[in-house]
Amino acid sequence: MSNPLIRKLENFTTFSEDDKQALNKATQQVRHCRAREDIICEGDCPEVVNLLMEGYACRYKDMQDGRRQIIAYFVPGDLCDISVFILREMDHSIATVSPATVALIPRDTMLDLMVHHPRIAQALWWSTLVDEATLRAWIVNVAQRTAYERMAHLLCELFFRLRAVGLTNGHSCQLPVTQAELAETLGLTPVHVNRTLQDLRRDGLLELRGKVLTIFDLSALQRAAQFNPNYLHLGHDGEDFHASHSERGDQGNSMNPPM
Amino acid sequence: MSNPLIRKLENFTTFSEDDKQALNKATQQVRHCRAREDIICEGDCPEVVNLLMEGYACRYKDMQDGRRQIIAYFVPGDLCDISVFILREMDHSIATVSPATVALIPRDTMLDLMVHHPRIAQALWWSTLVDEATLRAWIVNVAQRTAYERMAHLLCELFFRLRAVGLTNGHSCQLPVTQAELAETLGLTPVHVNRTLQDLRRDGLLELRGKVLTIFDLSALQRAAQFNPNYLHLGHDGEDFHASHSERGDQGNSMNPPM
DNA sequence: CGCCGTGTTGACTATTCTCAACCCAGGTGG
DNA sequence: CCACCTGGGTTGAGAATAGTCAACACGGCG
Repeated sequence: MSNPLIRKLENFTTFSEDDKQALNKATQQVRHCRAREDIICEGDCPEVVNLLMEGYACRYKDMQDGRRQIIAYFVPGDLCDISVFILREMDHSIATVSPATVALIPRDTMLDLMVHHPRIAQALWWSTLVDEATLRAWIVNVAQRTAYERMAHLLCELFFRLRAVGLTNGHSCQLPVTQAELAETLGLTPVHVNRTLQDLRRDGLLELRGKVLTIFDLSALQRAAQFNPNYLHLGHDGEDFHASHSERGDQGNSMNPPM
Repeated sequence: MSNPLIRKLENFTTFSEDDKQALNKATQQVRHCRAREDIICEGDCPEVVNLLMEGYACRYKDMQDGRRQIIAYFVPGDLCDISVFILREMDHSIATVSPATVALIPRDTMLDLMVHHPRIAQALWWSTLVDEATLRAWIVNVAQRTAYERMAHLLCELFFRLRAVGLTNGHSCQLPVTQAELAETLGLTPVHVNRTLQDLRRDGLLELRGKVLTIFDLSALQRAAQFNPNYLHLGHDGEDFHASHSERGDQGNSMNPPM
């Protein structure tokens, strides 16, 4: 089984064998979580970085009245909280969605990786910036689109991201998410999520049942969602980057971490 | 007139005179823009970092059908696009809202700052992470709250941010934003924005006219908005951080930039 | 067997949108 | 100096998307 972090970051750049070994070594220590277990809570200031190896997790914010908004999904290969390097206190929480395996990367290991492996450091920056771009796409999604388009967009995104780490199977992928969770993600009610999924199914675009998502016609779904995958920056930007800026010469130790 | 960037970052940490001089020097070269002028467009890959010195700007995404979603506001002291260090191509655009003064910081100057002034580098990381936290808060806002609460939340946030750079005047601040722009920000129609502002005014919470926002009762407004300012991380996290982690000893050259 | 979590359906409600008209202030040109 | 034009703000009436509440179906599991 290949390391999903490496797999993910290779969508941006190409690693040396040495880089890969370092990443593999850093992700040895793992922890197994049940479904719906909190990994970090609002207010915490954890000392390790959590990397999702298997399963699904999410970032969420609780509101006073008990409602919850899911702000991001994590799929294998995603780092949950690089921000702990700087911000004193978490302003949101992170929890598993399905049973999951999480690698715990100690802060110092992380620092080491970034100092001695500039290409890794650069790739981690890339992944942070992609996360930010994804947040922007989500704002557009909930603010501008109808329930039908929103759902289509979310499922497109998840499918693309899973595919980027090799976790799709033809037109299908695992998606162990309840309709209630989709509702908390899209700012809809569970009832309306249910009806929206029925509409998508009726239109022959997709099916979501038994924790499996099947997309019958991806390009039709993209069209329905107005989905433009550019914000995922899956185009191996890193390679081009090296090519066009390789004269700069200061890559050696310049991608160092925040502290 | 003090440098708004310094003023902003001092909400996180304390600079030496040397740090401040470097920042002042880096922000010498400025450019004046009219209202509603694009600074960077989707697809560009600019070679300078834009820092807003005076006026208001925003980040936005265009949709196929001509709708536009505003994703962030920039107030004086905000850096528009540190991400240009890594991502090949902008996946959104940036434009002024009012007439504005923008400092152009060349990439190399930025690198220099980060390499030779670790406290600045750390503060820039902080500002990036706060931007990300703000995106999360916006997702919650558009996904979960009513028009009334949404508007209250946005205006609370802007007031807090302006206050943090000394741009409020008692209960008031400049806010040269049209109702149509507020609509594009909150995912509402201009008509509904108009009615919502009337409701807020009728309830004695605030007034927005002639490009001036006046908040009559800030804590009532916060309550109405369920506004929790923790995501702005204005609590001088940097100081605490130094205190609690000062033994680490690797701060000297560890906050280096992405390339 | 019965319970609980999840998904499904129906009927009714409400927040928000759409469209269209109108007002007002400021700037421009005749 | 006035007429006009334009951008922004305001109002009304009707439509639509999404929410609420309540009931029921289904399957897994203790």
